[in-house]
Amino acid sequence: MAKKSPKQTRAEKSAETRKRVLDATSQAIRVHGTDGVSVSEIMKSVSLTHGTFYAHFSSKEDLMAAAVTHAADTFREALKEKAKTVESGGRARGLAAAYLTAEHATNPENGCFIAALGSELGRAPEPVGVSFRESVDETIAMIEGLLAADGSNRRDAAIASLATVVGGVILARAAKDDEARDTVLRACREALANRNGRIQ
Amino acid sequence: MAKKSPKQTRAEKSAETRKRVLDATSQAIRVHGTDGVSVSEIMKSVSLTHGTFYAHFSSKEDLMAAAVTHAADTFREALKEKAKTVESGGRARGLAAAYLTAEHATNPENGCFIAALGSELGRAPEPVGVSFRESVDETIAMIEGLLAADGSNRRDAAIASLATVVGGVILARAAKDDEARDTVLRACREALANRNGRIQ
DNA sequence: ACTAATATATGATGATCATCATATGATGTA
DNA sequence: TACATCATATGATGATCATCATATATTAGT
Repeated sequence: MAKKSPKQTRAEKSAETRKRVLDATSQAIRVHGTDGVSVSEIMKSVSLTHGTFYAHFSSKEDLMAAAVTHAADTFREALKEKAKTVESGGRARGLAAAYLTAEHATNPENGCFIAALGSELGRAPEPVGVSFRESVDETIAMIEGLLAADGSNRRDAAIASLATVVGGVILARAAKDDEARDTVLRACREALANRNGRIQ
Repeated sequence: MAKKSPKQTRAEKSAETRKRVLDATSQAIRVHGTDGVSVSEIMKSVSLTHGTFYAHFSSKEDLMAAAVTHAADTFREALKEKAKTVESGGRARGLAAAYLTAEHATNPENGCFIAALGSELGRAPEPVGVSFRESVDETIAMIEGLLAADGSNRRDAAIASLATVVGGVILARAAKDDEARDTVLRACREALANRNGRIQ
């Protein structure tokens, strides 16, 4: 029988450390890319030394695979919540309104993992690539749930909508100034509204 | 007066070497990313040694900036040609038909620089970032030219179309198998056809 | 209190890599 | 022919980094 600890048991502390590393990594890679952060930087950001890393993960790849899934899970939840609460016409507009914002374009660290990492994860080594593909699939399924239930090609609509918002944020981040960025975001929002006005 | 050389003048040879390095790099980075290729790998691929590199470029960043522009220029030309010749309804469908193909999704080396590098170039250091932003802008302008001239929001339509095709290829590359990949491509093609049926 | 387990720290190792200094050899030019 | 230029080659340097071996100290269970 485990003695009741006033603070934290060892397993709890370890799990919390792992989670702190995962949180930090999932944010850092959305800002700097998976190749843009080193193990020691990550560990330093959670106030631990580099060697400790291997008590929690078997390799950097192992961490990256877990961090991609973690980033995807947290983003999906956040987006689902935001899309529901956004007051704006239909459900598909809710997605566009929640996703295609200047705040999202300028703050990748809590934003969409596909917009932040999509092009590089497409060629990631296996454990990371698997996490990415599965997470994309779950994201499509989540968006499918957001859209109106109109039968046959709801999944197609979810795919095309996701493509547009992902590409939209990537283009917004490539804009020359704030005005150009807002033009990109608005153009994509309106295109989605028009298209979904048709499909749904 | 320059003596007439039977083969190549020195300047010509140098320019050709520079172009070979640029060609190789612009393909390699679309497959492996800008961080995924080393200077010596690139030089080896054109049968030169690593030290020679600095006779042609001042730094790796300098090369990457030039290679991004080079990739963008060649891709834009290729896409424009293909979009014109594709036999399929309107001009916007031509773009979708030319861009959203399995061949493009599976062969990044000659494909779109935004789909291949968009997420990482959004955070690239200055010389590379500038090349990227300018190239994206020129790509939007090129697509604008492809679309029907219907006045006010042609640029908006170009932006949204580009967003959809870029996101579409990124999602296609994240598909679990060939069938899923083709579903993604078709869904995006159809969404574009519907939308542009409206807008144009 | 004693021992085993383990979270964390320190330091080392080997690899990769960008960059540069220097050498060589071919080519235009005087 | 002799010299200067420059494309290319060779080798070195210093930095970064992932990984691992080893050490310490804290905690759980006896």
